[in-house]
Amino acid sequence: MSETTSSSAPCPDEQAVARFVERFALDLAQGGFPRMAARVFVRVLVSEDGACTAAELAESLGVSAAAVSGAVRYLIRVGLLVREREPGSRRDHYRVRDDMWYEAFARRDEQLGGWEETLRQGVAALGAGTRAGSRLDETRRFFEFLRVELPKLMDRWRAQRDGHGAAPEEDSADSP
Amino acid sequence: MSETTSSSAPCPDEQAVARFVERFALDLAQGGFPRMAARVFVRVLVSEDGACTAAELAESLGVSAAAVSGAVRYLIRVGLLVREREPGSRRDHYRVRDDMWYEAFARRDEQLGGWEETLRQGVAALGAGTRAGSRLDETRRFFEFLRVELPKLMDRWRAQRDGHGAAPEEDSADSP
DNA sequence: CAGTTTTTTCACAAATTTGTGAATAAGATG
DNA sequence: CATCTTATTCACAAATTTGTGAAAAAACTG
Repeated sequence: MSETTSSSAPCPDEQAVARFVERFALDLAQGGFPRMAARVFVRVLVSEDGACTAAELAESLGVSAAAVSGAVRYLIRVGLLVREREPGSRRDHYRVRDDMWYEAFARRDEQLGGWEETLRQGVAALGAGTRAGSRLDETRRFFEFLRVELPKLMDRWRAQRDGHGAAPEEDSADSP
Repeated sequence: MSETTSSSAPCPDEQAVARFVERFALDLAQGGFPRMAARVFVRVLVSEDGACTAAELAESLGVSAAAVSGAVRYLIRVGLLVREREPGSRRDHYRVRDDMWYEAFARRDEQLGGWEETLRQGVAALGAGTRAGSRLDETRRFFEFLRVELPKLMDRWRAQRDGHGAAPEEDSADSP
């Protein structure tokens, strides 16, 4: 490695970046993300401005405009990207939200609420007195717990990120 | 032998249970679960003992033994079921773990650790000084936060579940 | 160690998902 | 309003996933 010395300049090794994009996208896909959406998302994430046009995404990923369109629709729906249209330009820009992970977890909560409802019906079908019924109800309470606690956890993340370092409160996860 | 549905006896409406199994399994599949694994898991969950044989599962779900085999392998790997072999019997029993959700989240942590490592490489590729690099590093810190905090959250769940079975917090989601 | 029963493996078929190219719609500009 | 440019939709092809039947392997019994 002698010809391309881009270690200290603001010129990232594009090849290494591309490798990272594919790898992290694969990680996310593993975790239940649609594949193309994962790739598009990571591409935006590694862009210097945190925003890309559809054309840039299609070009850098080597995929069709249609694929990008579908992916950004998904990503906007789950709250990881926002669409921006600058007045002077015809191109939309897709930008990562600054509190993207907060948003992602917020959507999770909706899902949890739905699951709780399903479980309620299950408890009713089995009978609350049965062993199976009470097992199911414990599961419901677990999801309820998550639905209540995850937003709190996200608030703590926000606080740590924004205020951070200086005030190490060690009472972080206490129940009053 | 079963023509009437006695609603107050410990004889659950099998049809309603079957409906619930399919619906909750669908919910879980929505959330990234393999479909068959979801169905098998819910079937075990609604069994009175919390354990089933492969034959029972295949019969009640109307699927092949091979499908059950694959599903339980997955479920055991992610820690939601354990295999039990009773000495006298030839059949394995597949039992839901009592702290199944704890286990499920524990595995999530491994995944989070992997993602952090990937992100570290991404930061290196982009350069820590760049905007993209610092954005990526914030993402890494978020996952790190989760990896540390989720186990604590699970401990709190365990404590709440075991501890106050008698202390009723009436903040439960009770919407008539 | 033979005989059964249960579980797993494997090749293949069915079904779902995913991405593309071409056509269409939407939006801005002169 | 005509004309670009950009974004979306749609039918279809490719690829991955998922489930099955049959055969093999494993495990317990007598």
